[in-house]
Amino acid sequence: MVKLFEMKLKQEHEMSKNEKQETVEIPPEDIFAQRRSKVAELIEAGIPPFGAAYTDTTKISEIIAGCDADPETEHTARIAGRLRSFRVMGKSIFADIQDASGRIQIYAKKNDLGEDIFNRFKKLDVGDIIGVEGTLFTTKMGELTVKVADYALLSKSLRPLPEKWHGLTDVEQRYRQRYLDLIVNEESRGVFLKRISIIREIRAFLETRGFIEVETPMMQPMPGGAAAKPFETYYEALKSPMYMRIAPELYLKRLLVGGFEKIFELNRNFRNEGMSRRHNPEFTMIEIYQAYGNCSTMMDLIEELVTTVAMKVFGTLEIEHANGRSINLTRPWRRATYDDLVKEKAGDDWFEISKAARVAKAKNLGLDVSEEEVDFEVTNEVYEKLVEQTLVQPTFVTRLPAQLVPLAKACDDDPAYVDVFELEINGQEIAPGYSELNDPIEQRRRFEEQAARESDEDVFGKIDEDFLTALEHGMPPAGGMGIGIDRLVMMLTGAESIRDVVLFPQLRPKS
RNA sequence: GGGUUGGUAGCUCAGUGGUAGUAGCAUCUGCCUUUUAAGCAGAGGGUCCUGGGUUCGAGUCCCAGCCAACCCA
Repeated sequence: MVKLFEMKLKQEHEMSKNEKQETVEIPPEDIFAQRRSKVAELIEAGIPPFGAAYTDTTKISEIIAGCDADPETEHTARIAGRLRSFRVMGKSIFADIQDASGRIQIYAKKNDLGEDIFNRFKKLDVGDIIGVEGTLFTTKMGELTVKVADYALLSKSLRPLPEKWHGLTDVEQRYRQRYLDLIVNEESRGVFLKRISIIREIRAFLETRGFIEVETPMMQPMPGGAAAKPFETYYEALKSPMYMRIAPELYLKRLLVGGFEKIFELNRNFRNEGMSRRHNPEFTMIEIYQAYGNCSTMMDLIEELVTTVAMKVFGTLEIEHANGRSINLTRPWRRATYDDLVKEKAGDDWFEISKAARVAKAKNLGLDVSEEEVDFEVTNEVYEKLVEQTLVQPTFVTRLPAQLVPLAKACDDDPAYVDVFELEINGQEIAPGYSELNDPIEQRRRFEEQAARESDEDVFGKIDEDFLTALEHGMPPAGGMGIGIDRLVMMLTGAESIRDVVLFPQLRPKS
C-alpha cells in the first residue's frame, strides 16, 4: 500500500513538473489550477495532500458541551472537519472548522507552531479537510477556540465552496450539488436529519406495536395497486418487459394471504409522471396492513403514529409553516364524509339537482368542467379544487365514491361508497386508508371493469391473475393504508417543495 | 403544456441605445500575533445564454430558440 502510494506520488510529481513547464504562470482567477499547484507543492514537500485516517477524534459539539459544563479546567481537543472560513492576520490565523456535529473556531499562532508549520498552515484553503489537535481557550471576543498545537491535512479541496455570505442560493445547484447544500446550508442539513429521524421513529412505532417490515418486488411483471403510469424496463434473462412498481399493495396482500398479519413496507415507488412542487417520480411511501382490522383501525393507528413521531422528533404537535400557517396535530382529528365536504362548498342540494345543473354550478364556481364528464368526475372536481386545499388541519375524509377507489371494500349500508379515508393535512393528501377488499369475486369484477375502460393501454388492460389466485385462497379482512413519506416530512418540517426533502430530486439531465 | 420573471467576472448582483462595473465576496501580491462577513493597499479576471433583426451604434429595443425559477394545468 505504502509503496503504491509512493509510486502514485512520484507519478503525480512528474505530472505536475510537466504541467509547470507548460503553464508558466497560473492566472489568479483560476482557482482549480491554483489548488492543483498547491497539491504539486505538497507532494514535492513529501506531504500527502489527500491524507489517511485521523482517528480518536471528538465530535465538535461534545468539545463545546464539555467546556460549557466545566469552564475552569483546561481542555484539549482532537477534531477533524472541513475549513469553513480562514482569516489570516499576519502572524496568526483564525479559521472555522466544521464537522457533522457543529462548528468551532481554531487559532494558529506563528510563535507556537514555528515558521515552517505556520507557513504551511497558511497555505490551507477554505474547503480543505483537516485534523487539529490543541488546547481550548476563549478569545477576547468570548469565542471558544482551539489553539492549534498540531494539524494534519486530510483532504485538499480543489474547488471553492459557495460564496461565504450569500451561500448557495441557486435552487438548481442546491439540488444538483446537494453535497454543497449540505456543507453550507445548516437548515437544509437539519431538514434531512429530521427526515431520517421521522423514518426511524415510524419504524420504531410500528415495531413496538407488533408490525413487521417486509420487502416486496420493486420490479414487477405487471404494475398494480394504483392508477399511475409505470416506468418500463426490460429483463434480458427472461426476455420480458418489467415495470418499476407504482405501489407494493398487491404483494403485501399476498403476504396477508400467507398469514403475516401486521406488516409494513417502507420504500420507494415510481410513477412515470411529471414533476412538480409536490411530485417526484420516485417517492417514498409506507404501506401498512393489519389483518382483521378495517378503515377505522387505520385511522386510529395513523393518528397515533403521526402524533407519536411528531412528539419524538419535534417535541410538539404545533407545526409552524413559513407562510404563517400553523398546523395543530392534537387528537382527535376531524372526520368528515366526502359528500358533506363537497356540500359545504357546493351547496346542500348538490346531490339532489340534475347533472346539467351540477355542471352549470361547477362552472359558476370557476371550475373547468364539461357535459362530457362523468358525474362523479364533476363532483370530484369540486372536491379537488375547492375542498382539498382548505383542509389545513388534519382531516379524515371518509366514505369516498366507489368509482374513485377501485380496490376498497364497499360500505355496509351503501355499495356506491367505499369504506376508506383520505387523510388531508396542510391541503395535501398525506395518506389514504382502506377497509381492504378481500372478496376475490368482486375484485375480479372490478379488475375486468377497469380493464374494459382502459383497454387501449395494454399494460392496464391486463388482469393480475396471480394476485386474484392469491385472494381466492382467502385473505383475512384487513385495514390498510399508505403514507407518502415525502409529503409527511414536508408537512412536519414546513418544506414548501418535495425537492427540499428529497436528497437528490429528479432533474432534467444536464447536457 | 400555458403564463410570469430571470440568464452580465468563479459567486451575489448594478448597469439610463454611446469604451462593460472605483461594486461586494472569492482569487493573487504586500502589511497586519485574540480576529470573526477581520481590516488596509494593490493586481488579475467578461462568448453580457444562443441566433437573427432594428439602428451609424445593442448588455440595453424587437423576434425566435435554449436553460432556470415561480404560478397554473
